[in-house]
Amino acid sequence: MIELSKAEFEVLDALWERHPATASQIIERVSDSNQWHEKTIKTLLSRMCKKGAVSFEKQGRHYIYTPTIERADYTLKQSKSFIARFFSGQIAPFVSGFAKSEALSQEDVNELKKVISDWERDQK
Amino acid sequence: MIELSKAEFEVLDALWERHPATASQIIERVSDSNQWHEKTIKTLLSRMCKKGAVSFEKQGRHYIYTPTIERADYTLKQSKSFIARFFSGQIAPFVSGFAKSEALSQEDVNELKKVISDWERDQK
DNA sequence: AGTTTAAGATTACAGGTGTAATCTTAAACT
DNA sequence: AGTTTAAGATTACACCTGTAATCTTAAACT
Repeated sequence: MIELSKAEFEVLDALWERHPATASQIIERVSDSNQWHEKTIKTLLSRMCKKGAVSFEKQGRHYIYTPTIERADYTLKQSKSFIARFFSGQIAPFVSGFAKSEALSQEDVNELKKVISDWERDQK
Repeated sequence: MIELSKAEFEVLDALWERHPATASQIIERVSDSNQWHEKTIKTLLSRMCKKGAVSFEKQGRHYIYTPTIERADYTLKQSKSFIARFFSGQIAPFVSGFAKSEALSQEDVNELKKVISDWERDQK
């Protein structure tokens, strides 16, 4: 499985937003949330190319970058491995921790109920 | 916030299991799940002492180690930061990802329902 | 055609991490 | 009391990460 560092993930997040994209477009988007030097973002982009998370195509003097993995796939894998590491693979204790610490809002609960009822519908 | 590496966390997990504990007790417990060299586990223990996640008291020629942080506190903080990074702080999309990928069992769902109804009871 | 510019490539460098090996020294044993 | 042992301290070392600076070179401009 491709593993991304935190900083790499944030750059890829900007690319997932709309792609393909040039380095400067990515840099501009990343700059909304981070004050990273342009060079830093380029470094992260090339590291992700080497890792195979991003591909590029030459177009004149720039590259056009595209993600090779999907955000939902990546976050699902991270989620599963997180739950495995910290909660022995069980999701309920994870949610329960939030609930006990008052980190759940009524809206969260409503959405969770919807997720559950959708799941139940799909089981039939 | 104290940050632990994956390997450090696994060692601390063995200590959380029962504490205080000597290095050899910890090493024995860790060895149930990992084939790490004894020296490796000692290194991880001292790094955690330096980080302040573990304290020790001398007793004759060994140390008796104790966690200074609680597992539930640590995992809750990690959970919050995980959800912030990958799901914009929203827990429902996280659970939804599991549901869509058939990673939820009927038992998970039953437990989630219980977490939710307990939460609702506590709101009153 | 020569010069400037800017993209990407290469290099840098300290701190964290995995994974130990070696060193010191007090405790245990003879 | 001297020797062995084993616990913890110190050192090692490569790879990853954050965070860029410098180098190369093709494209753009004059």
